[in-house]
Amino acid sequence: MNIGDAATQSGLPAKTIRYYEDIGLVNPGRSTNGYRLFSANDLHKLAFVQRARSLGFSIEECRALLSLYEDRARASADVKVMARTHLAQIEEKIAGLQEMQQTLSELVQKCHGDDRPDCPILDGLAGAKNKVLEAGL
Amino acid sequence: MNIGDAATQSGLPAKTIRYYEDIGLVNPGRSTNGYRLFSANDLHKLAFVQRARSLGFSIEECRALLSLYEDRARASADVKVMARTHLAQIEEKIAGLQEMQQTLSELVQKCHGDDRPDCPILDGLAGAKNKVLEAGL
DNA sequence: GATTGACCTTACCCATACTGGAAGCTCTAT
DNA sequence: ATAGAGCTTCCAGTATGGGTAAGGTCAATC
Repeated sequence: MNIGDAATQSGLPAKTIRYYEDIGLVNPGRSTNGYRLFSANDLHKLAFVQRARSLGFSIEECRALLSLYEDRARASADVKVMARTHLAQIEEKIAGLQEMQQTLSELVQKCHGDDRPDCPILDGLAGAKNKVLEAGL
Repeated sequence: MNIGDAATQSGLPAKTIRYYEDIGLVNPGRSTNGYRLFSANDLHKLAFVQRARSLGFSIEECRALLSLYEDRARASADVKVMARTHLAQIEEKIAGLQEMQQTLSELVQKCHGDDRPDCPILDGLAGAKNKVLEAGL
């Protein structure tokens, strides 16, 4: 199968697939005309990576997950550790974003938002002694 | 004031301040020896950007906010629109991360996590018909 | 047989927002 | 005079691709 079909079936852009080959995530064969040839296994790996990426795993994490995926003798504990670690990172990100959301929505609420220039949002960013200062730490 | 002190007082690394000058966010003067000279106003702008960045505003958003900050005739409505737009982006990100968190924690929960190789997490990533498939859409 | 359009190839620059390092100049203190 | 800290510029790299160009190949049609 050529790269176009591999792209369609894996849900990844062809460009991304070429990139994944570049960095060694997949190793499709080549036909005599130089076109990449994707086997069913290549396709599985691409789809696997697509799903892992959609769950926020980094490329390097995907690489590690792929090698566990292909290791018949893996311990599921190893996978679980990776997943839990990643889950913790996601939760940290969420917490950080929620702090931003909290601070910013307070500022937005305070701003009357008309054509006058005085603006609590800008004041907050400028460093008035308020929530932003605390959130910035 | 030299860049080192500006860094300390703004909470930004010197390297980052140089970058901000490069891209035109700040314009410190220069002393005869070529060192950057930061005025109180430069410092305010740096601190402003530091806080805006800590709230997740992009550099270009910071640039726009800075120009509103320095525009005595601004309408607070313009600031509010930017803040609300950004807030919506933050909320989208949070929602996306929460979906990941949900899916991943379900997978983690299903995985016994011992030294046996069978692993629902890998199965999920490999495309077993389960939550991951739906989350991937 | 020739042409057309879709598909494939590599290679390069672009984006975000910095971060690190190298080579070299300046200042301060001893 | 010398050492060390601080400053300068420039180059390269990070992660994850997107966009575009210049060109080779394939399948179908005229």
